[in-house]
Amino acid sequence: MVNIRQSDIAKKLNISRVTVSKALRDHPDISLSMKKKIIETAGKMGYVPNLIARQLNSRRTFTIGIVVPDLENSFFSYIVDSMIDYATEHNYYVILTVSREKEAIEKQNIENLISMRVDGLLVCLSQETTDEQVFTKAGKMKIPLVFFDRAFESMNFSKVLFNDKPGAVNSLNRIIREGYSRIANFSGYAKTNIGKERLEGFTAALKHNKLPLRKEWIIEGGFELNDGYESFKKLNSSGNLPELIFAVNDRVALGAYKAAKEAGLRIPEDIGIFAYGFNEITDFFDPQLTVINQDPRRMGFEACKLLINEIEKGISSGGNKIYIEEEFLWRKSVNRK
Amino acid sequence: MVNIRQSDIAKKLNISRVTVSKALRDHPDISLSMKKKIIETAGKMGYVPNLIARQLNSRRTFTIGIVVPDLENSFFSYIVDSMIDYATEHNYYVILTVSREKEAIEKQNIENLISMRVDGLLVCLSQETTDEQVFTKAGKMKIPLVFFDRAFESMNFSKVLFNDKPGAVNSLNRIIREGYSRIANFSGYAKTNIGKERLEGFTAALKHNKLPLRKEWIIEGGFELNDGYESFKKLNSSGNLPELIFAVNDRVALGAYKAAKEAGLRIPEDIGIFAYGFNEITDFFDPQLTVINQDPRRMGFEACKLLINEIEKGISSGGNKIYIEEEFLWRKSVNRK
DNA sequence: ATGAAAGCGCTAACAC
DNA sequence: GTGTTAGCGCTTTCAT
Repeated sequence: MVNIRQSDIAKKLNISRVTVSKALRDHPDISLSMKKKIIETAGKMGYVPNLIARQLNSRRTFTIGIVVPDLENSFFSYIVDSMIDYATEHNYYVILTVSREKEAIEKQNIENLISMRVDGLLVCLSQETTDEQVFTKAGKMKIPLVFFDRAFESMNFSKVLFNDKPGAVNSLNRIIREGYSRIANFSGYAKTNIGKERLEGFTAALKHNKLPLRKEWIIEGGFELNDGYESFKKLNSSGNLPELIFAVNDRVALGAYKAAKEAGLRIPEDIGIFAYGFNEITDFFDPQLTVINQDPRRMGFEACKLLINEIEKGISSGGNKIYIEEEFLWRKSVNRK
Repeated sequence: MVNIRQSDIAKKLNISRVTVSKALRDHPDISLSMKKKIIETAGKMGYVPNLIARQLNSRRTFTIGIVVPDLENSFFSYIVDSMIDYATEHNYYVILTVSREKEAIEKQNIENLISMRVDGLLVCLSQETTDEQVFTKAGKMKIPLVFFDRAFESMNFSKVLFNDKPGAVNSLNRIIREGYSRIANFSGYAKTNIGKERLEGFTAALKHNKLPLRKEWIIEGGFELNDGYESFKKLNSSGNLPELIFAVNDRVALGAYKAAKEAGLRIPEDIGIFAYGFNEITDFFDPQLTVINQDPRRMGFEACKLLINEIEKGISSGGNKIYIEEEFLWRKSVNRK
């Protein structure tokens, strides 16, 4: 037989299905000898519990839904990896969906996950998301949800974030104290939360150190390799190079590396580069990238921990806010003076 | 109310739950006006279908279980990404599990996924897996399963693989034809299928070109960055450097890059390096890595396509075998003579 | 066109 | 200690 049910075992042993159910869950009602007999024949018959049925009447799926914008970005794949780690250890399944930075797909994903009756949701918003509606709905349905990396600040769900602005200010203070003053910023899209925060950190740090803010050295672009590449070319062709480039993330920095090398410039001798990033990746850049280090594994871990905690305590929107510390790592891509 | 059921809608409209069920699924039985009314009130009441219930009585979950050894390896995260892509497009959910290259965890994952009644499984074996038992069980239960990248050759499940040995032979033929003869091999663990295949490709190519096989130039190690780093140090300290290094994968190659640069050697002038890899990653190595290119997106796509096809045709072990073509890409890390 | 009956596989509550 | 009853939310016959 292909699919054995508890009732099949019961029939074979001439007992009630309830006895079987209890025995298999090691319920104290059932005698040891009975349990032994049942478990044995269950094994022989190739019984496999049907979790769907169990989920239906317990109204719990032990499943967490994750929504990430992009899995090819190793920042996110590290986050997901650590979430799966934590979830598995606590006996939860993970259903993974990818929004491709599209609001419409993200919305669809979340609705699907809700229909699947996940016990909770871990969401990193897409870059274009502006509509809170699906999230309001999740809130109404009392589904625990935790935002990570990108969040609706105004909503009452728990959030796990990096504290970008102070991270930038602290790092830039150190760099400026070392004697640098001519610094350009490859700032990504200033419309996005992250681009905005990071750019504000940059301008705040200049201000704090009484350095002039040069408009021509704030170069907007995207968040990908090619954006860093193009931004560098633009900067270089202006004929007015700074001492350092501060990039919005490690991919933009790597694009800048490529363009700089093609232009025959040496890093860090001719131009220094530093960025937000993740040292497990950026330590393999050539030269090693000086980074404001953001640990995705910590972020995934904390977000998942928070979520499972809320699930098990029956809290649907905890309103907690956790900041993951950023650490400035001075590597090879910026000279010490 | 938090959780509206079809029966709640029925009660409100004073009709039968069956009518509601049919209307919501756009069944032709129901009149247009009725449908409209039902869908409208369903929307107003905030009805969300319960897929668990539907799954229970249809005995289909529209869910695929994936087992990968490691998600921090971008090769696998690209594969998973493309699988999710394909699955989502065909209205399947994806439950993702990670084995961390441990046979015991892999086994547990698969058993859990079977209990979750996934419609099919996509599995890349861990490096240490030797026991076929769980897979035999999946086969007995008629659960469609497709292996990707690493498979039990002897089992009758479908497989999607790279054809490593001919890939190595062809690539090495080209390189040797260019005039190279002194080539070392960083071969990974020769015990694993992949290490074995690739090493065989190397030795076969040397033989075919009548070049001697030097034991001291076959350096076993692992498959990670650090293994390439250590292997290079070992090779370099022998005082007998080859012209080229052929690495078992891109991470090992990158580790070798690092050690070579630390030793003051230039790539490719002093030593050339090439490897199996994935050009979207390796094109950002410095210098760009010459690779036997393996496209993970293609692999993920083909495996998922095969699986969903088997699911929908009711085939449990299709026995198909698909090879993903490898393409030799001559980049900067090996000089043309 | 609409609805009543029965069941998917399992479990909680309550009897015996 | 074991069994009976009832129900999780939905859908598939089969009547009306």
